[in-house]
Amino acid sequence: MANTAKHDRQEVIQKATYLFWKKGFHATSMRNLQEFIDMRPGSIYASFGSKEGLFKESLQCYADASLARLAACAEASSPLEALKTFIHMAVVDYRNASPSGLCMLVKTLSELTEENAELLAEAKRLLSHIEDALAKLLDQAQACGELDPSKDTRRLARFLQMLLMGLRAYARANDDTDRLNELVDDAFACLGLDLGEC
Amino acid sequence: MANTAKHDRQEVIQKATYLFWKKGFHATSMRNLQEFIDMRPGSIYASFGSKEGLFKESLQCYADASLARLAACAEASSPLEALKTFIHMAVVDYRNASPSGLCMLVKTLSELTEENAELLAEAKRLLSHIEDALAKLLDQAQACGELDPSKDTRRLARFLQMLLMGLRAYARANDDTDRLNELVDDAFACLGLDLGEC
DNA sequence: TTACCACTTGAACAATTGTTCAATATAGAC
DNA sequence: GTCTATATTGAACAATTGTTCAAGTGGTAA
Repeated sequence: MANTAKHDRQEVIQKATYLFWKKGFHATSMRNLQEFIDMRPGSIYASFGSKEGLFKESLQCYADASLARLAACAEASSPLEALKTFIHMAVVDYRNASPSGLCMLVKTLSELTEENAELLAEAKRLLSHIEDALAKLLDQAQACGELDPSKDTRRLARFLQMLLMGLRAYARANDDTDRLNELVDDAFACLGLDLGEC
Repeated sequence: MANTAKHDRQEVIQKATYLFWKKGFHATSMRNLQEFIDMRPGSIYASFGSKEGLFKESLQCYADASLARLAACAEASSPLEALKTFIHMAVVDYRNASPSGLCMLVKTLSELTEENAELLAEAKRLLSHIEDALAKLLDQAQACGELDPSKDTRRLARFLQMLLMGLRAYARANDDTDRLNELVDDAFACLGLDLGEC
C-alpha cells in the first residue's frame, strides 16, 4: 500500500505523546518512537520533519486533550464543581494512570533549556491557553452567582494553575494517597471559593 | 603533580551541580562535564564511578546548599519571617540568578523515570529532609508564639513545600515579575499564617 | 637518588544518537 | 494497463553517547 496514508496521523501523534509524556524529550529516542508507533524513520521524517517537529505536535495534542477534559467537566456540573473535579482527577486519580503524573507542558518547561527555545515557547503558549480556560470557567462561576463577583478571575486562574502545578509535583515526590487528598483539600480550602458547598 | 589531588572534590561537585541543575541529567553529557570542570574522563570515573554517581553527589550538594540557605534565613530573623524570606528568594530573587529557577530535586523527579530508580529515590529522600526542616521551623514558630499552636505543622510543611514547587514551576512559565510577586502574596495570604504582621 | 603510589591523562571502545536517501510499493487517474 | 503521485522501507551516515585502560606524572618516604 502507498499513496494513501497507512497510518492515521492523529493516532500516530497520540502514541508519540504517550511516550514523550512518559519519558521526556531527551530520554525518548527516535528508535524508541519508531518501535512504539511502528513507523520507519523515513515515514516519520516525511510526516513531521524532525524529532522536535513531532514533539511540538505532541505538546499540542496533550494540550488539546487537557482542554477537552476540562470542557467535559464543565459540561457535567457547575463551573466550580467542575474545577474541583478537574483538579482532583489530575492530581489524585490520574496520578498512576497517566504516563507521568505531571503535566506534560510543565515537564517540558522543566526539562528543556534555551537550546530548544521553540519548544519552550510552545509549552508556555499552550499553558497560557489552559490558564485562559480556567479564567473563563471562573467567569462563568461569577455569572451564575457561584463565585464572589468582586474576585479577580484572571488572578485566581493564575493561582489555580500554580496550585495545580504544585500539587502534581508534590504527588510525584510523595505517593501517600491519604495525605495527597488532605493536601488537595487544604488547597481548596485556602482558595476561599467555598467549594465545599457546591 | 600527582599523588595529591589536583582538584578539590567539593569544588568539582559544585561545578557538576551547576551544570546538572541547569541542563538536567540527560542533556548533560560527560563531555560537557569534562570541559566544565576541567577533568579528564579517567579522573572523573576514578572519583565518582559513573555519571549516575556524580549526579547523586550533586543532588546531595544541592540539598545541603538549600538547607544551609534555609538555616541562614532562620538565623537572621524570626521563624515565620525566615520562611517568607526563603520562599521569596527561591521564587522571585533567584529565579534568574540560579541555573534553572526550579528546585533541582523537583526537576530531577520530573525528568527521570524508573530507569534511574536510585536517583529518583535519592531525590525523594532529600526532598523529605527539606520538608522536615520546614516543619521544624514551623514548630519553632509555635514555640515562640508566632504561630497558632493548634495548627498541624507537619501538614502545614507539606503544604508549604507544595506551594514552593508550584510557585517555582509557574515562575518558569511566566516571567512577569509583578504578577509573580502578586502570586507569592496570594500564596502567603491563603496560608493563614498572618505573615504580614511579623 | 630511588622506589613507590596516588592521581591524571587522552586515545580508543562499542553502542546509540538524530537523520538522510535511493529503492520499493501501490492506490487512483487517464 | 500504463503512468504518476505519494507513502513506506531500511540500510547507512556522521556525530555523540557513557565508559575503559594502559601509559604518564610528580609528590613523598626511604
